[in-house]
Amino acid sequence: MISFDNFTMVDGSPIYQQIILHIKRGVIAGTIADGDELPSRRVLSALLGVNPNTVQKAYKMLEDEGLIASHSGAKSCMVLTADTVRSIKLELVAADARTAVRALRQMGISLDEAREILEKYWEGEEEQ
Amino acid sequence: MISFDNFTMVDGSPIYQQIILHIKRGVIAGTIADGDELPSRRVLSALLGVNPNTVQKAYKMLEDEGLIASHSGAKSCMVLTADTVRSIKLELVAADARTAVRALRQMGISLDEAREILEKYWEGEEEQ
DNA sequence: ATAACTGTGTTAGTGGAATAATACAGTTTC
DNA sequence: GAAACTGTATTATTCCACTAACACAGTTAT
Repeated sequence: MISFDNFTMVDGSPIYQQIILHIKRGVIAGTIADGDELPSRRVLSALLGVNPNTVQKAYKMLEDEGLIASHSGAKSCMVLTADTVRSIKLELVAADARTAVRALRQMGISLDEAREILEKYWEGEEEQ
Repeated sequence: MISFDNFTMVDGSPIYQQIILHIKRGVIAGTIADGDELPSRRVLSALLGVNPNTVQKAYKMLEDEGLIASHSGAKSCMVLTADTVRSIKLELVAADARTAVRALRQMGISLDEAREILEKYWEGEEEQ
């Protein structure tokens, strides 16, 4: 069963997107694998304290991407191939890196400074 | 006069916030300095193709932060001290770095990988 | 078979963002 | 001083993302 223990909600971005991101990042990290069962819509919504439809929306979008298989009545589960994982990783890393690099460059920060910042905050986020 | 030439609108976040970010990043980069005049609400809204009220909202929030001085009838201009710039820089860099680092760590990426990614995308965003 | 689960679909409410149309007052420029 | 700019304020409206509440149908376990 996929875990949502270290899931921390942030305001500013939609909850359903945070759920999607949490799952995709788990896939990339290898903590979520092919065939793994997902918590049901109702169970997860109760766990996160949100409406079942919010979870449904996240699961539906993942299903539309082909990452989840849902059969009415039975639990949903992950559908992952090596190729899928690879492309998800590329997609997410690219998005995050591009956003951060663009911001830093717009602030006139040099590559050397950026390296220092990276290392500084890498340690700062140690407690995960 | 503050330039908005390399301003590129993104959907996903409110326009008024993008305007605020553009200005703050310019301040950090040093391309926007104390006393610099801002384009009027009407001019900028025409330039960006948005409603004057959207620009007004951005300017108003910057004024509430004390970064802009507005006198009825005259053009608004930047109000910046060394301390202000320093604190803005800390605030923005911290936010961006924290977000990126947290994402990379959740994907199980190592610090070495992160360094490579940084350098790769640093070159990729060269054209600014 | 029945209870308790599962997924799915429909409908409705809420809030924020963006747009729009004005109006008024101060300043700059000539 | 007159014209053309500037900032400020008000009000209403539209639109959509997000969330919520509920009903319905299939599956599983006992």
